[in-house]
Amino acid sequence: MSGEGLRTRFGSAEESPGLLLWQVTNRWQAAQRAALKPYGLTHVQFVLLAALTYLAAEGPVTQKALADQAATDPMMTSQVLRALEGQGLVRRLPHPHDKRARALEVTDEGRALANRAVAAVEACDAAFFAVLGDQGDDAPDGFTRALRALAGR
Amino acid sequence: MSGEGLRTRFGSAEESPGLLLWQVTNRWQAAQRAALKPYGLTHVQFVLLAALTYLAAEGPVTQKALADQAATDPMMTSQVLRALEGQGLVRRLPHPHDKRARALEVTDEGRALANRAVAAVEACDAAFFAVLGDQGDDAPDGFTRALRALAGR
DNA sequence: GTAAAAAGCTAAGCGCGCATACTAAATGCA
DNA sequence: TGCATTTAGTATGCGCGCTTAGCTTTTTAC
Repeated sequence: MSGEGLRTRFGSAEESPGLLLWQVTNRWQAAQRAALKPYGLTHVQFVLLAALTYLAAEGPVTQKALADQAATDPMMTSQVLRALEGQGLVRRLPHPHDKRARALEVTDEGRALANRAVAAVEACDAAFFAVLGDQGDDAPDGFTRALRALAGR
Repeated sequence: MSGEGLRTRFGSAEESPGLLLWQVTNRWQAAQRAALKPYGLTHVQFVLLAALTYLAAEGPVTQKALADQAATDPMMTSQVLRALEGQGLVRRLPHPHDKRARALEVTDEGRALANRAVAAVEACDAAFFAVLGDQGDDAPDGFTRALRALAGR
């Protein structure tokens, strides 16, 4: 009788790659939340702090440049950075050449926290993706290659 | 100089499967939103309406059973179902045997809308995952198999 | 040189995902 | 029967992802 209500390509209505992608990401985000909880960071806060720590050695970083690097929404980026600033992890200085923009810096505490948190996150990721039979070498596996294609990178 | 700020396993800091997963899902959700906009449904509203349409032929469906099927949060499920009820797509009747529970039904409009929307969503999905070289046969490809493993199904 | 277009950022609001806490009904067990 | 435990559902609150709107400053076009 199940086929009567809904006409779909998928027998069990739960084999669509899109639906699976959504459910897997929800699981992954829950794991990230748990791993980051001891550090007082949310997932997006960690991503932006880590990306900024990575970029900041090159010189002044604008919020737009950071948002592009992390593929985050510029609005979100602005809001989260103000939260990080409030926690003393980040500085938002006036940009030397462009009076519209901000020049972002990581404080010493921010850099130290990013380095501690990144270890926890990578351990969390390794456990999460272990079921795929991760071989641990440098070559990206098929799953990662597929994700990169879908991400447009 | 980039390596000075952050110690990470990943060279470009953007090759982690977790980060890619997150970014891909954000893209997919944006595509879903756009595809569902003409039907006045959000992504979760569509998922629950479609899942209920699929299940409702079997008999009375409780909110918990629907949430389990769709892998959605029970709170979200409750809230979204009330919105769908307000739009006349769903009925939330008292359960015949369990006075705590609700017996969910899809209205004729709800079923018709679900069937129209599912076609749009499947077309959207097909376009989104086309870069993976979808062969279109019944056997799940490697990407879908990996997702099912990560989803715990 | 001035006007138009674009860029960087902020404010406000909606839907989602989740955590915590609560009511009421059903179930298990002695 | 009496009572503790479990279960279905709701209320509240926070952070995220996005949209719309608006401000200021910079760049471009004429």
